[in-house]
Amino acid sequence: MLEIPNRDRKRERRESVRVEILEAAWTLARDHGLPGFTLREVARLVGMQAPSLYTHFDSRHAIIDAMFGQAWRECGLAMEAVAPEHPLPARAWLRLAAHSYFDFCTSDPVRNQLMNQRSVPGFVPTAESYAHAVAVLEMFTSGLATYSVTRREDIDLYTALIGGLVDAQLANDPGGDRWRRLLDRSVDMYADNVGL
Amino acid sequence: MLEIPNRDRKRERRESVRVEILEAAWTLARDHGLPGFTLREVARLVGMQAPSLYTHFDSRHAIIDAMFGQAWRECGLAMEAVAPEHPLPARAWLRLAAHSYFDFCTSDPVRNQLMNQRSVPGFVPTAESYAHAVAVLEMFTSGLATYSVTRREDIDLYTALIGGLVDAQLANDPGGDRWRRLLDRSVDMYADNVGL
DNA sequence: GTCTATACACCGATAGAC
DNA sequence: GTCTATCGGTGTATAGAC
Repeated sequence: MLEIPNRDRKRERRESVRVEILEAAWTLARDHGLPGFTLREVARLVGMQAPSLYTHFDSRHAIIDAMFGQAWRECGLAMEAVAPEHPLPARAWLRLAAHSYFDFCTSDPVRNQLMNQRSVPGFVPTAESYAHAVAVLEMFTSGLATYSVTRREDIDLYTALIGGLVDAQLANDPGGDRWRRLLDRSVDMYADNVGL
Repeated sequence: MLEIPNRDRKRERRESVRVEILEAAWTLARDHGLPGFTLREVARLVGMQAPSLYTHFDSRHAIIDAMFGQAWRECGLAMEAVAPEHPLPARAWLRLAAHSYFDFCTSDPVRNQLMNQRSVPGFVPTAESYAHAVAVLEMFTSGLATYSVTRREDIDLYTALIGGLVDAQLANDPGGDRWRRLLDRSVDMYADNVGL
């Protein structure tokens, strides 16, 4: 059969164009903010006319949705070291998880805005993209469960604590480490509270 | 002298128009999101043509800046009960401050987005508007100082903790109380950590 | 199938008449 | 101070060339 390889080539080509478009979108978003990047600029950056983008994405929201999914998927990869197959003492794991997530989020303010803040008015992630976000939360919950932290309030407190440090860092000291330096102390504070 | 009262009347009239414009902007922002409200809709709501708004505000950003200052000023008023002239035991004060701020922020998601997240790409608050935000932070720092909490790290941890709960509540359970119920516990956790 | 060309309705902002 | 007219820009969509 020759058809399958041909189809694959085509799919690959299409996929690479999609990736190219997304990279252009990220570049522009980092420069002009998330609501600031325009389809015409994205098209210009990849050497197309604006309407041609609609061949690869149904709408501007679809591009943003793909970026959302991509961001959370990469977050999951960045947190691979936190996966349950690496057994650690409780506080060491809490620290590792916190640092992995914190560093990933603060390394790209615009990406964090898309991931964690409802910053694009009409945008609601598709189920497929949202699944990647749920997967990351699942890494936290299953990791905590390893140390018998299973109550929802305990999990909620941990995510709010780390998320608060991320937001404070990005909002008040972007590029610095004023709140990053509070990570370990925050983890200990939390561990004391839940009795770890 | 008759001139002064006339001038005052004029100033009052102008000021009331400004307030009317801001109220319309808030109404639309709550409905369509912060980037969603348009000058044409604001104008229509106050019975003007869009360009006439430029008589009262220099730009769309200027309207947003006024909203920013207004929001933080109202936040300061809502936290009057936390002012240092009301002596309280340390943890009682921490709880009161946390609840006042939390309830104010979560009662209006769009307002919180404007206050605490860099959600409008080109927007940087003017010094005058930003001063109102600094004043609220000052209420926290001076309040904490009452209980000999003066180290910057301790203050930063407190603000990040409360802010994290606010953001988690708004992002994951808007209108609910899933993270609000963690406020008192969080305050105790913090108080334990700083030795109060 | 993929792209170019073009149109639409809307946006923030400005110029100038009254 | 408010208006009309208008500018260059936007996201979106369709028609039609190759």
